[in-house]
Amino acid sequence: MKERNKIKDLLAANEFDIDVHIKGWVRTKRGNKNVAFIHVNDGSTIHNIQVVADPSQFDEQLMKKITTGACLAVSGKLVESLGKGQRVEIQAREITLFGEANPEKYPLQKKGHSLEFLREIAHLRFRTNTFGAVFRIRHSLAFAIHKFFNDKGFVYLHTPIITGSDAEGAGEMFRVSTLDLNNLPRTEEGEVDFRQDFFGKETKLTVSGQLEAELGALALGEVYTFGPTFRAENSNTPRHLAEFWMIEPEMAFYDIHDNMDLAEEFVKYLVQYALDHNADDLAFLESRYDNELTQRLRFILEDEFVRTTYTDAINILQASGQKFEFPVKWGADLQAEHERYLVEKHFQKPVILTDYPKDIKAFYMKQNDDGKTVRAMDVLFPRIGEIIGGSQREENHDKLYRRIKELNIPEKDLWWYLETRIFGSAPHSGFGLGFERLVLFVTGMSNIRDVIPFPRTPKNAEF
RNA sequence: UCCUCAGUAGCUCAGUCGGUUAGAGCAUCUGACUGUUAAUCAGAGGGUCGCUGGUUCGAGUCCAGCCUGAGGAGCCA
Repeated sequence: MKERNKIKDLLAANEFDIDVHIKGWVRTKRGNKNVAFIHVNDGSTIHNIQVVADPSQFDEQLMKKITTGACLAVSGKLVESLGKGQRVEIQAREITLFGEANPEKYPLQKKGHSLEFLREIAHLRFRTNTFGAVFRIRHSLAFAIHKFFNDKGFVYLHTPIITGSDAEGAGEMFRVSTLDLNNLPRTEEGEVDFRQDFFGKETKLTVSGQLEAELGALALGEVYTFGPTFRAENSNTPRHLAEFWMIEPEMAFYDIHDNMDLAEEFVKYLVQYALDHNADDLAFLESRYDNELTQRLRFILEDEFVRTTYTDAINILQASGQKFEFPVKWGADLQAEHERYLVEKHFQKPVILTDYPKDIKAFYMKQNDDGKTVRAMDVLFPRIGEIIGGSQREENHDKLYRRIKELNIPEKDLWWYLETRIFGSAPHSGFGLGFERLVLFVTGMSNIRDVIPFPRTPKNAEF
């Protein structure tokens, strides 16, 4: 195969009059009978390279088929541009058409499209500037997550996607079964007989890998998961997906303060990584969708996050004189409007709230001595609210067991979890970060369906 | 799941009080133009007005149900 030059490299080149060979998709073609300008994108960068062709040197039918969306290869000479608007261009010597794109049917135009329309053609929306930028940034962040943890000696642990535990407690679950829905086996009591199902028991798609990650941390020291999770909630919002990716680090010997330190360092690292590696894409998104984007990203980096307790936050909100739609009351969870007031108005910095009432948090969080609160921590960001939720975990078997009983959680599903508190238990902590929420924040996009390639939402599993 | 709004050409939208042949911009096609930058200029084609039913002499327009989408809320990451 002839060596292919990436457009990203050619646009940065300082050497001219060299032979180059590109392959990519046509974004626009302009010109007249004397000269044609073809802008080509190969996905390596948001920028296109301009190919200049003399129509008299090429087959008329070929030139006619070079339309927006067509895929082609161009060999030619890289030169300094004769026109204004770009630094370099390619004088075409040879053009090979790989795939034409019937302009009467190809849905993407040179002009802008609504994000809603592009969602309906998710198989083609990668070919737009917006989605090219979003998915390059998504990749960068995914890579940076692995780099961050790897550099710190964390072990990447793959937790199961199919789970037999119904106790993760994070939401409605999707059922996994090979039973014939039209002819379900029944027990003598008339219940569905899951003993005849594939796994011999009822199974679901995971809503979190945390409990399994804890098992790993209590041997490997520091682990993290990064994988798909599923929620069968009927949530119809720009912030929820039925299938999304989550990062869940879990660390032995970390208390809640170590946990907060890690969380803060982690998100700052990721934001900095995107600023360092995706400047062009961020600049495009800023100009197109969100003119405060880089300002908001720097807002994350500039200051230490404010750390305060839930109880203090309630006092601040009550003393604020601000009118809220929902009342501020100790014991109730904070609403989006409350979180935004704290971050955007009161502190004007990212905020980490700790020590929430135990009744609004999960069973596994470490109980404080006051009997009312747990060692939870939520990291609150501007615009999107809670981006990270975590806690120190309850390592005392008896306290944990009592809480499980209080909440009527089926103990038989958690025997393995409880055993780690009997054999060599250790203080440990962890947190969860919804990957798409992070991508949403970093790209400045406003709908979570636009930061995952193929969104799964209620009533939508196309593609 | 609840509340609000929307659905008219490939896309983005206008369509007045229910009344003649449903419009515009962009896109597409044809032509013009010797370097264009979301090129420009001239012309042409393009419609099951989301679906089903109802009211009416007459429905894109009014009513009901449903479907789909968006925003907000709840649930949460």
